[in-house]
Amino acid sequence: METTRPSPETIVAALAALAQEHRLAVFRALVQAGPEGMAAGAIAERLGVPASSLSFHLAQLRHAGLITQRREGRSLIYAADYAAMNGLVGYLMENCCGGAGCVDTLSDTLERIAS
Amino acid sequence: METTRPSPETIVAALAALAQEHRLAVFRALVQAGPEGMAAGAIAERLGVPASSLSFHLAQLRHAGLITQRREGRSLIYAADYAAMNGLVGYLMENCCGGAGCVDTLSDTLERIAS
DNA sequence: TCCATATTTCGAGAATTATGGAATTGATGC
DNA sequence: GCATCAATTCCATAATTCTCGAAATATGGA
Repeated sequence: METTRPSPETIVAALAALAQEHRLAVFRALVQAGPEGMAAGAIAERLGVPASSLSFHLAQLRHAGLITQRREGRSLIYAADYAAMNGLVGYLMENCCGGAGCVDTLSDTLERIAS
Repeated sequence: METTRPSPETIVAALAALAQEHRLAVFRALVQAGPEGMAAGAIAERLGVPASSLSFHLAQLRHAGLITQRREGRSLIYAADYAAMNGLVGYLMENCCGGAGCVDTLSDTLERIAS
């Protein structure tokens, strides 16, 4: 049940993947969409990004391991990889959050999400 | 006591700042160093990065609001801005973590940090 | 097989980011 | 004022990333 810890290279790749307006928007949309995911076309329409540009960004997110792809008929369906995201957030909490002080703040945030 | 929520632009800027090998290393070192911070020279030596390159990266981190700068004699001391980092991690937890599933995982992580 | 749909890959140009040596700024002590 | 130390800014170059139209690929139905 224990997942292996992400390396700094993995982390940098994930951060870089999310560090772009369109890609952050794509990822947020996919998280909202849930495990069902969304077809590439639906994402493109929702964000108003040309298909070929979107395809480029989806490839980046996929390469970073943040999203998965499956085919359904003619459509390619993308979905957020929650485990990868948990790995990223976990890394930031452990390595970049400054210990005790952050625990309280982030606990509050988790409570708010849960309720 | 409530801090204002970061906008997506702020988030993208912070992610971009951390999405680089040297800068992630710098930030990690500053988190380890604590509120005291570290002088630019000490960071450069520790990471083995030329002064002018490091200066460039420090400016990026500072511009993204992730670190602070203060002068102490001839040295410029940099320190991690924990509040900014909490803002980033909080945003990711709230917008990019897929709800219930992540709460458990991240709660475990917080417990591990606290102990 | 032929056509329409969904999406990707190709390719070329624009824009941004990273690198590091040399010159510059700011602070300290004599 | 001058020498020294700490760090930044400047500059040119290299490398990477972003954009999007056009062409190519994959799927499903008539």
